[in-house]
Amino acid sequence: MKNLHIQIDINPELYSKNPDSSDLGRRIINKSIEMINDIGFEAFTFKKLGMEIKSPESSIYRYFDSKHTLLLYLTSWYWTWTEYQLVFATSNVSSPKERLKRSIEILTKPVVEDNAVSFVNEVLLSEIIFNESFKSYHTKNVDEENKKGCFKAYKRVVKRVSDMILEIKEDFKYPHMLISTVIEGAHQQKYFAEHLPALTDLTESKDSITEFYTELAFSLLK
Amino acid sequence: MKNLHIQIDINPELYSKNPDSSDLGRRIINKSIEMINDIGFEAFTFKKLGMEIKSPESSIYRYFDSKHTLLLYLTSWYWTWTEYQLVFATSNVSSPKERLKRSIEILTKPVVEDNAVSFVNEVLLSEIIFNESFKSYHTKNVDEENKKGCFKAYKRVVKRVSDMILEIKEDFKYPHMLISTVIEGAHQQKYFAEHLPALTDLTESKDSITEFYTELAFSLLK
DNA sequence: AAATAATGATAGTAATACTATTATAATTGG
DNA sequence: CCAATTATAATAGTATTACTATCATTATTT
Repeated sequence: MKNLHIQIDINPELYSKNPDSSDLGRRIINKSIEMINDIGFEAFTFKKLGMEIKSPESSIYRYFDSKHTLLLYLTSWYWTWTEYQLVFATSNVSSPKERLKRSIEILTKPVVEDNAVSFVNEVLLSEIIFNESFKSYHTKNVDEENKKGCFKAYKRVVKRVSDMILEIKEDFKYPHMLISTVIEGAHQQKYFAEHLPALTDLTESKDSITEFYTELAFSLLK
Repeated sequence: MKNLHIQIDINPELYSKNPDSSDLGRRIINKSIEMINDIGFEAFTFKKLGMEIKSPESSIYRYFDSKHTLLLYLTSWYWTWTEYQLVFATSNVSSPKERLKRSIEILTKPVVEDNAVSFVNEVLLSEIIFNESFKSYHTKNVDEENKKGCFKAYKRVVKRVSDMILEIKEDFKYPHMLISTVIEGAHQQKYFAEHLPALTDLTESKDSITEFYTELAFSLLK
């Protein structure tokens, strides 16, 4: 499964020119993931990226309107990829509870292994998602971008896992709320553990985040 | 209780000159709350604020180093004020469960009534907290600001409610995690309800957010 | 009335997030 | 293989932002 080459298709609204269609485009994605991870999304600029990949910023603008669109592209890529992970992790698992358990694990743990097939480093990308993805939908233009379908991949993930919840408890009123709480909560708790430990309950291992949200979900569904 | 005049003291690290010490300072706070609410924190600038209150931006900079520090001030004000609300709402309530229930209600519902005593409009400020407060701690300088005590008020609130949780279930491993999940989750779900409804379970009333997080907390503590 | 402090008026700066233009290099289609 | 097309490079320029600096004026206090 790890080395299966899957094709990640991204909504064309999210780029001006498909970065997957050229060497420059792939270098843009590859290097931007590294840089955003290193210096954070705010400090990241197309000018700096251009210097790293030795291309002028104007060339990068041909692929993406703005660095915000690039972030939308990256998050969309991540959620599409995560959807595949969910499918693989839950196929042939007959118990709905076990499927939910495995899904929550995927959603609450940062990725640790890069499959090294595509031009995307999934380990670093997952760090970006944990740290910065809320910036992709927390803007003035959310509504407009939402209409254009920029968040479809994330919504599909939430829908898919919500459906598992409904299999376990068909009259549960808040499946989407539960699962988006789990996803966003896990991201936030990891950040708190690193920067504001008083807001969380830190133990040596980060697995406690997965443990907590698993427990949380299952006790609500009892 | 509503018209009790309480003194909100803010960590002096959060301002260069205490805005509560002058008319200009109070107008800065008052108008900035209105403006951030109207146009959002990103679009808000000291220049625009200066135009509204008819003072040059340089005068505003004498109170706050940056608009980020102003946001820190506002969030700190809010959490200090919320701490009072928690104290009032839970004093003389003997049942720990009832105290937790009332606290969760305060933390998950936007404020609807302004006490009209201070120069701060608590209704609008609570909207800002729901929508923008995560921007106060999601920056490069968190660690530094955290050391200076910029987030103390928020931490005190989380601690206070965590203690209630431990009264209910003293061996519960994740009280801070639970309560920060509830607070941040409630903020996020309100945003989702307004902008990305597929990520939540919208009913007519926003009370379902409080209902959900109350249920979530109590089922975990069973 | 003098000293001190607060505010106003105005100017300036470096960085950011782009846009525009023209030149050169690479690719492709007949 | 050559011409047309397309992609990229090189360079310049713009409006806005988030400040900093300076000096004049107005309040306040002593």
